[in-house]
Amino acid sequence: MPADPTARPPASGTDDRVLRARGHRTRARLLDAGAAVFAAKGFHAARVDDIVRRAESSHGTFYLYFSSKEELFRQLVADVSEEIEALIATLPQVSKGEKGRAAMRTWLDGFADLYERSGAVIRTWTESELSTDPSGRQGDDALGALVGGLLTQVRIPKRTGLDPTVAILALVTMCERLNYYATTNQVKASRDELLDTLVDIIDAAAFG
Amino acid sequence: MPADPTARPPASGTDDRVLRARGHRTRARLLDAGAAVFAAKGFHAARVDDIVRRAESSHGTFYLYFSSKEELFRQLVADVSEEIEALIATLPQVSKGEKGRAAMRTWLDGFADLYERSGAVIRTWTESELSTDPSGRQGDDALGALVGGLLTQVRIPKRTGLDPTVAILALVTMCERLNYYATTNQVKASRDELLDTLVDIIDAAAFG
Amino acid sequence: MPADPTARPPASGTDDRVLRARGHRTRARLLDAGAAVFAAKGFHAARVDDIVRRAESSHGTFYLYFSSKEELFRQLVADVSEEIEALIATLPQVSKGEKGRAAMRTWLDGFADLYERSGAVIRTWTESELSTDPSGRQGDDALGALVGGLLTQVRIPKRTGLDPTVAILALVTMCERLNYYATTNQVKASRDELLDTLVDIIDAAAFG
Amino acid sequence: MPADPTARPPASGTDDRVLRARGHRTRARLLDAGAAVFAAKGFHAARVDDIVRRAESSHGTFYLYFSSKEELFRQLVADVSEEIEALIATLPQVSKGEKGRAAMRTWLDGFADLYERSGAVIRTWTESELSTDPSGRQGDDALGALVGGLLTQVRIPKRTGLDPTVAILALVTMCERLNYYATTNQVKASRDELLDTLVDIIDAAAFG
DNA sequence: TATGAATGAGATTTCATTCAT
DNA sequence: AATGAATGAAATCTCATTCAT
Repeated sequence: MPADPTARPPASGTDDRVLRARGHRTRARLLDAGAAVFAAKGFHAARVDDIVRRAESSHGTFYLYFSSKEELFRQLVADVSEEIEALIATLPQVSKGEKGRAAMRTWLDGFADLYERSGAVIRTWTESELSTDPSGRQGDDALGALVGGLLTQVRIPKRTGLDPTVAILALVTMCERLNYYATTNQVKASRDELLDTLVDIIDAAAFG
Repeated sequence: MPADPTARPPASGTDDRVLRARGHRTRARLLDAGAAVFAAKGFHAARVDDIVRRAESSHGTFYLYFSSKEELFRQLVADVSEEIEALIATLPQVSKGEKGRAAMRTWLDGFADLYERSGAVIRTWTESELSTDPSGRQGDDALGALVGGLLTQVRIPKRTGLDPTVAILALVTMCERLNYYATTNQVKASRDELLDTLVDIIDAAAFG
Repeated sequence: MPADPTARPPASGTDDRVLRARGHRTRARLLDAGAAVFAAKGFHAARVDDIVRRAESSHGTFYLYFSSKEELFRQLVADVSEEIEALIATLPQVSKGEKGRAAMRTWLDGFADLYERSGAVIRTWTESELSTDPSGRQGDDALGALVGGLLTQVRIPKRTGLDPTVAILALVTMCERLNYYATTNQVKASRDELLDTLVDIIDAAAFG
Repeated sequence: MPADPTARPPASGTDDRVLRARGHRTRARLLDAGAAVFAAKGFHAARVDDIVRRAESSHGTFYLYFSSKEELFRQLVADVSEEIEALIATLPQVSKGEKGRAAMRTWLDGFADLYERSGAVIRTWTESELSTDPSGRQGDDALGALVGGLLTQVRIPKRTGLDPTVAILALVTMCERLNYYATTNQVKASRDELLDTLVDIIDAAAFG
């Protein structure tokens, strides 16, 4: 504790801002470290100790910013969710034809970018068996939003036996997984091959 | 039992088998219990205690058959892998047209059956972040085998920009995920809707 | 259980003897295996499983002959104790001079033989931190007997400040340890060097 | 605390040391408790639980400082080894005659002191059948050092059939064991009787 | 704001001994 | 007499979280 207890309250103004800036830096360092460690070892195998060591911080500090390991993870997911939502907002109206294909390809390129940046978190979150209780199922929300967005933008012609929601879900999930295998190098494919294949399948499935 | 030692060899055969039978039963009970618990709580949350309680066995017995929780899981995966391989062996030659669609649908029905039975293990195994070391990557082997099998059976016409391997992987992964969402009730769809949608997309993608 | 319960009682006479012979062989095998395993790993690290495997027997059989691991060990110790007592009985009257030296040397040679044969058990028993309660202290009894025997046979001239009991104990313990280091090859010394050194020291100490 | 980050380095030094001081105290408490428990029950019977209870600490803390029970023990042994080496360094030149006897007696008194303080560890370590692998054989090193030291300080006149190394080993081992029996009250002897006997035997053996 | 020491519930694992055949 | 499967008490160890400074 400080020798002079009066020293704390007056430390307003600039001092305060300085401290806050430091706080933000610390928090950011912890988030980055968390993302890296989760990506490398998965949620359960990741140790709080790994995270704080990588962030050059301490256990005490960790719990100053996050109430639990899961909480830090949730914040990472929330960030990515926002990104996904922003990406959904840019979904073009996709229709049959070359123009539709080009639009789709551009958008999928953006998705691949996002996956390259944040795939680690997405992957972890898919895999992490967090919270059996449904309150924590942010992942499904994002997935639902994505499917919903696509439903309005990609007008699939009615065909017998084809439920559009299911079809869209199938295609979305395919995109996610393919990016997953590409990012983790489990499949050797260039970005172009990836996009071509996806566009081709989606196009055929939706309008074929 | 018999005073005459010559009586033993013939008897020991059966006796042996009887004892072994008990062992096998116990082992099977533990495997079943493991599968159930993993399905319900995921690999990490599953406690050995849960498993032995459900199997009406004991910790000691558990470690008589499996050197660790991970080992039991690996054996479950190995069993499922065999099932998958058996299923792959039944892959029909799939070609364009109504007959091809029917064959595909029948096969996918079998896959859905398998997924209903063993999806819990498949899911857990996909998610379980086990084994950082490559020795334990049985999952990828099965996936690779499946993709390989399909490549020979589903003759996709050459089209520009479409790598058949990547395309098949995309479709396989889509099947797996869709079954996943169906089995876990994250998407409400009947078996028929599921199969129709998958057949439709695969058919369009491959021959559209 | 036997199909015909009447089969057991009539199996008297020769049969009975045959069985007993077998039993003795089994018991002996277990004792031998126990001695070997204790020698190799020490009492605590020795597993009942190691013993029965080496004896090509089984856990069940083990507890047919010995009520516990400690019990088997105690029987080994008892055997060695008997040997030691027999050896003590052969202690010659040792007096100053060449004849005394020769007698001492011969006796110590016998002791070294015994140690070579049963040192493993002696060692284990010295080291094994068995039974905190004094009832199990067979080792001290044997030691006490040895010291007592020597006191009557080796007539140490009264000297100032030299308690004969303590002196004998010191010399006995020295013999045991030196054999120990020799048997475990922690000191490289021939049997002759060993005996010469011991005789020399004892002679000097007792009559110097 | 201080807003000014330049204020930290100088402060952290002391702060650090304060924190480290707590750590050292805890570690020392655990070591002391370990020594006491090992002395009372022996290595194998000693429970980590006994140790932490006696140290008024916790399991978690224990494993913060020692990776295992064996590790704590090894550290105790290392400490005692150092003490022994320090004692060896004080070995006087011992020669025939009253002056030599006096020097020897004083030194043996120091050895008995050390044995009274740390005999529990020495005993346990002699008995503990730790580490089958040679890396952990610290005990033999210390013994070897002691024998080596004595070889240079106690000039034993050449005599037929007496290997000085073996003789010294015999005497050293005798000292250790006699202190052992004295400390554990298996032999009733005052410190004076003990020392007198040892000096007498060593003197006779070396120069008799 | 930051630290690192401390905690303890709870997890995995071992192994002498008993049981059923 | 012999077997080996089964047991479970008890041991070691982990790690997210809290505490004291």
